[in-house]
Amino acid sequence: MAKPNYQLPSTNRSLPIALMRSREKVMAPIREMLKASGITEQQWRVLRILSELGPQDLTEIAAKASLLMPSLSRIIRKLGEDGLITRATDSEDRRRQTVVIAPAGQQIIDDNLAQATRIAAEFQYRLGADRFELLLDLLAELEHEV
Amino acid sequence: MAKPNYQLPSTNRSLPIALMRSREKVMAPIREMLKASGITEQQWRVLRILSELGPQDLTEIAAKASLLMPSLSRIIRKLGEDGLITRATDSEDRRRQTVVIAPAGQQIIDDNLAQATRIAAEFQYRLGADRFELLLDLLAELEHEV
DNA sequence: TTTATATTTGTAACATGTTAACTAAATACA
DNA sequence: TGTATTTAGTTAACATGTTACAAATATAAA
Repeated sequence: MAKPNYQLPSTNRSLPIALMRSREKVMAPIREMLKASGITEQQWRVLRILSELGPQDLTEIAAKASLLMPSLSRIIRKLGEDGLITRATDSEDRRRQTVVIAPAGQQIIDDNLAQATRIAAEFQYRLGADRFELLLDLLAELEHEV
Repeated sequence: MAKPNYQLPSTNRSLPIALMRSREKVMAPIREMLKASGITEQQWRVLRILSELGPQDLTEIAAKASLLMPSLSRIIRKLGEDGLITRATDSEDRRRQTVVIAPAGQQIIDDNLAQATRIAAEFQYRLGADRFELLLDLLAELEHEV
């Protein structure tokens, strides 16, 4: 499986660290933008999913936002307290809670969508569309199960 | 700068989320391995840097490990309490603390280096050496300042 | 030298990441 | 039917991420 004489990459050429650094670079301007709305990057991600894909339960949101259930549980509670979402117990499966974005939450999405689009476009532009797609493909390959 | 008619990518083709997912996939086996040694992924990263690059101060470590100072400050305190590192105030600049890996810390590095190497090699093998290098290059490009 | 500024590190407060344990409800199945 | 298992979500505990601020020291400017 591993190649002979392979060495552990030095910390300055390490994939995990490169992934962290890149994510930080990409998200920093988004976080900066969201300050004005008083929400965090993760709360923004949850609101966007609800806005884009409609009402859904916590398990679905967690999968789409790549959040673990304990984190999401706290985030949903906070978003509810702040009036940005509402939730109701599913009538057929009473374990399940369906979450719906509230007008105040949709307003935050609307207020930030244009600038978020510009920020995302900036990174795509930086790499070029082809290399940007290539990057997403390479990242997706990392996720394949062995 | 941005292209006309560009739309904010849907949440399932989003670069930040792809970066998070990949990082999780890459680090999960490392975290699993480190359980036996009782340290976290970030503590491992700090120890590796100290082992590989020698004694240095907190600011240097933070830059190399991509950790913010408040996080690193807590991590260094914990590593000190656990006897994995020692630190001493710099004699010339008494603000500065030089951190040195302790024998118990070096032992953890030694115990895990072979398996960490195998895990890192597995991901390189999965993409192939060329595509792996390409991925690192693309990630590095994201970090360039505008 | 005295003051002002910059640098290094630390602390506080809140949010999220992570693992484990737990509750409640639904489902499988003997 | 009754029991075991699975699923959805929560809570707890600890570690880290993030921002803001404070303290100590060093350096530059007046």
